[in-house]
Amino acid sequence: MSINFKILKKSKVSSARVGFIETEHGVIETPCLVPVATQGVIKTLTAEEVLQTNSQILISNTFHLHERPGEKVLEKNGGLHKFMNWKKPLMTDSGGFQVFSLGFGKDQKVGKVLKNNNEKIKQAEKPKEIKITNDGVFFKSLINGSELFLGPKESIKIQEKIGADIIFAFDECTSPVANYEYTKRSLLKTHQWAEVCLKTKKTKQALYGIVQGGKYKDLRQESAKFISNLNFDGFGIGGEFGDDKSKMAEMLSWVVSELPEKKPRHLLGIGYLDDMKKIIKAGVDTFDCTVPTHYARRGVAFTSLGRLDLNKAIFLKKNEPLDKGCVCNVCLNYKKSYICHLMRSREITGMRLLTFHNLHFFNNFVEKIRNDIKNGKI
RNA sequence: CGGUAAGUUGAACAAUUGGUUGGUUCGCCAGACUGUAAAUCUGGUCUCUUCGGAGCUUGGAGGUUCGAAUCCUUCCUUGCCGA
Repeated sequence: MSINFKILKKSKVSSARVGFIETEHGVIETPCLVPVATQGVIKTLTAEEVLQTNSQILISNTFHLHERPGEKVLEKNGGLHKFMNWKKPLMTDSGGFQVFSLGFGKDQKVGKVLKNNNEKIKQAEKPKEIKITNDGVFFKSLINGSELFLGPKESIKIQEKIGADIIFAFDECTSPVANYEYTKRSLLKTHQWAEVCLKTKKTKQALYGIVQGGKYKDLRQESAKFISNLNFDGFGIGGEFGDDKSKMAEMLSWVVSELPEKKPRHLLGIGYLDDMKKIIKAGVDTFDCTVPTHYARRGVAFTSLGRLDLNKAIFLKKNEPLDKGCVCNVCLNYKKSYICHLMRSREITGMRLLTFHNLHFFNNFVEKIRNDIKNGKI
């Protein structure tokens, strides 16, 4: 195993734990946010800048890197670390999320967390633009529309060439509107694929299996048991987390209680600030989320006083940093009025400054949670 | 002073040369976004409204007509040409 997970302290008041994951590219303190670098870049920032946001590990994407530039290019460049000049640990997602986002997610115009008011959407049998078979998924290239097949074998072989420290099994991320029957059938495939992934992998990269099962307790538990009985180095928890966010912690507890304590748990794609304490208390060690970077490019800053939409004209009058308590380079050197001006002028630097601040803020937020666990507060 | 072209909106343009437009784009305002098809998408943007609708609009005034942003008269404003 090329990673080494150590738990330093377990909370007495929740399932939270503090620890670290050792990898060839350094140590990650957990719990830890994993910023999303889909295309081998945190959009708008250089690797050096990302380092200054106190980010410890990034996650990139197999589907997108396979499409462009292609894993051969990465292989010839000595792997993704060297390619993107990121010297710290990396993860790659398997492409399993694209089975959802380019499939039912696109058809039904839903995200992986459903809002209460969207419940009417009916689950279709098959997604329109991709074809899911027992061996894998036929995608349509986002670049030229040509057919593109990705299954467990393909995903692992590509991830080996990309060369991240931690890689994920190829799964089907199910839609939040998926019914029981669909979710159960899908789960069977995800489980079969998990075994194929383990057999395929030849490198010493750490491979995480992914638990699915949607909103259904028995399926979640069945999945957690099945996946944890396989020889994975850690576990991803994927898919949806309830029609209603309030159930998230409960749903996580179904899964976590079935997972071995000594292996790391990664929650896939969850991480609003409001969610963080909940998921960490439920026993999650790492989690990735596009929110800090994605919202930044839309003009939203996360601060200790809540979200600020820097597109709004009122901020032209605010001659103060985004967050008075923040010590990031952006808050030390730039004012809301300037960032607002940049956003309204469509200047890319506005997005850069917000991306930097948000990542710094999120990482700082998680660091405080780590300290709270160490101090017995959480 | 004479000639000529034009005047719609927050801005720039449109509307079968008489057929009943509030149309497009931008701007502005408001939402949305959780393993990134995402520097994106959706909605609003004349007035009033009990959200079902109702009313009023094409520089001003008048006219022709069943009907005018479109045609006519006149005034105002602006651009261009000429003294």
